[in-house]
Amino acid sequence: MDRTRWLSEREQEIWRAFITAVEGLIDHFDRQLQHDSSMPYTYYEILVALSEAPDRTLRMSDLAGVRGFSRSRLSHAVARLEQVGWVERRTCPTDRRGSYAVLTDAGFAALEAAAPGHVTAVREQLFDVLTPEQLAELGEISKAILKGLGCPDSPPRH
Amino acid sequence: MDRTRWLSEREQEIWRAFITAVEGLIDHFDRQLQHDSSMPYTYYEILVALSEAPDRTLRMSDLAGVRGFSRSRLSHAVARLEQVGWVERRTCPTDRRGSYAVLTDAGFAALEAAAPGHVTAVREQLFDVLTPEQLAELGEISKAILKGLGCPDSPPRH
DNA sequence: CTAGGTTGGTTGAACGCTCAATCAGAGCCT
DNA sequence: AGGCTCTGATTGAGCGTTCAACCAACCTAG
Repeated sequence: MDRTRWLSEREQEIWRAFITAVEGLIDHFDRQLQHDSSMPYTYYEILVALSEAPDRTLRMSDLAGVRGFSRSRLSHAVARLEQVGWVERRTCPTDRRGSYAVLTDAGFAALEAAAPGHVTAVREQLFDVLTPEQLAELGEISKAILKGLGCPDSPPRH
Repeated sequence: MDRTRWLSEREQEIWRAFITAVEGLIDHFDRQLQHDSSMPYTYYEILVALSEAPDRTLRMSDLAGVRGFSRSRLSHAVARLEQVGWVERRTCPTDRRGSYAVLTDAGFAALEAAAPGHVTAVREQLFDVLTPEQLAELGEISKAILKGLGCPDSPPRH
């Protein structure tokens, strides 16, 4: 017996449009950043998170938690960012297992240089092609998906 | 002068919810397939495309075009799929540069084995968490994004 | 027919991510 | 104090993707 609830024609159409659009979008943003600023979108996200933190500093695990990265992924990424001089590691004095990641001035400058191009891309490919109603709906849809994934609703800015 | 049209608070909220949800979703589907069927989502897509083609056969470039893969990416992927015996390459008699990718019986079986889990995941994490109105809207939104990316509207099934 | 460009496809190096293994420090519990 | 577990983080191997370089076969203009 086959208990699978297969997708209807209509559902397939929605699914394919969705997944294609989303992969295309991410790909577009990733390429734009890589091409214009020599960083993948992932690293941009890390720089943003650090730039918004007090003292531009975050515990590794907090930084990982903010964007749902695995410890390993973050560790590799920060190693690379350290190598290009955008981030520094500092050991945590109160818990000697812990590490801080600190955004350097060079890192902040790189972020400032990358931001306009990235934001413009996001605006052009996402916000400009949707109506205000669609955008509002997209926000609700995203929150519903996040809830379904077990992520807590994005916390209000402290 | 800074001509960048930055995102408003509200827009940032939507953007972050959207990108987090979407990355979480893709990640979820990818892990599910990798874990339960030992294939990344990309390969699943390739198998699906082949399974729907006449004679389960597609020119490499057509296969790449269908899902917007680069030639290189597809070439590497098919090499891997050939290695595990799910796809075979055949040279094209009329154009000796060309290659056909053919889904093998083993490949079809692997696809059949993987499909229920994948479809179930898609239903649970996407279709089940949205209302019918949201789904309809998501379809429209996706099409608008695709158009913005310069992709032709998904063509009606042949 | 042939030279130059175009097209279909492959290759290899570099890089980012995942997974599993590892390690050291911290927090118990007795 | 000693042992156990848990936690924060790193490491290395393996894999998939990208980019640029490449090779052939096709095509077309002269």
